[in-house]
Amino acid sequence: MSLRPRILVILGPTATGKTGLATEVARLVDGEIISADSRQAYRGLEIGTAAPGPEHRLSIPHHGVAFLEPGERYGAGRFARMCRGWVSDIESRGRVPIVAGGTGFFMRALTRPVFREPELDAGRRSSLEAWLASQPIAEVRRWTDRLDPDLRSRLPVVDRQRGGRALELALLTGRNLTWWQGHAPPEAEPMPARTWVLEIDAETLRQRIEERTRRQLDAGWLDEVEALAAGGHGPGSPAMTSIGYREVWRLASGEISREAAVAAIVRDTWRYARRQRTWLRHQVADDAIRVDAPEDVRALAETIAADWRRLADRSEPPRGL
RNA sequence: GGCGUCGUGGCCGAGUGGCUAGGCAGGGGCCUGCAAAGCCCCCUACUCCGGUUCGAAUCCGGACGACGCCU
Repeated sequence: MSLRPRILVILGPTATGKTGLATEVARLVDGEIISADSRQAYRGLEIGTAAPGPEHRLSIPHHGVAFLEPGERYGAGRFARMCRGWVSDIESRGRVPIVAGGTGFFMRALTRPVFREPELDAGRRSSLEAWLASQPIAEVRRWTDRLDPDLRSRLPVVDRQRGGRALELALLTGRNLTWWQGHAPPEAEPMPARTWVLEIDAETLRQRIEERTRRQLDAGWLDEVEALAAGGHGPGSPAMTSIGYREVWRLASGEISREAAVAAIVRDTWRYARRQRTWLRHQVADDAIRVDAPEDVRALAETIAADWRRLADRSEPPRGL
């Protein structure tokens, strides 16, 4: 890594202990924590998303947790912009920004920023979305092939979500996605980072997921779902697409048993963790340091903190080279 | 001991002579503003042994196993 890192990054699949580790490291290096998690960002989903609780947030300042209303739009771009602000603020306090989370895509929007997106007309955008939703996937592909012929070299199988994105840009900006990605300048400088990736064997992870699921239910997940419903966020709401919420909803309404709910939630969480592992295997910078998720968080935290101090002590190379 | 039913991949489960069922579980992979999302690929089995047939998971015989009923 050529530049001195500005942020300390902790990545890993869900339920590997990122929260505890980040808190411990923050204590050691006088840091503040930024959550790179697409779901913990929402208010009212703290239990089901295993967001850092009061025991963490009271001792260490956290950013990016429980600050959005369910239903608000979040995304990699918005995360990255907000995150840059938090990083600057933390630095201005003379503290260390620690970015921890499981949403690898968000993290990458920070270390490898996306292009600066033009204003998209909200009205045209939503009517296009509605049209897309009504079309069979073959039709979506026909249009992406026509409007963005090079897309398929990067996306062998165009799915509805990405096809929609490609068409949105092509139709609303007059330039297709391939053009934007190739020619539009990134919206910010890459954020130099020292990245740690937690790894864990399947058996242990499975076990942790199941234990955590039961703990979440004991901690009042049912109440959380009922509160969401009372606030107008029923099973159809975007917030409820987070893992487990549908099952807890059905558990609350007596449709399924507690054990059935646990089994389904564990399965879905496991699938998610697998996707995360695949992502982390291939999409993370080569200079990331991969370590086993330890039972003893403290020792690893010491290692990470020592490494950070070593990097921070090096004289900063001249900027702009 | 006799009679009957059945024996399909890790599990569930269709298939009654030729043409990869399917689902679940498991594994691998993709990824530039929905990422806890969206999507792709892999896992080709018929209990065993004979026989019939150009060809058998599918028909016939036997063995073994499971279940049920009877003695």
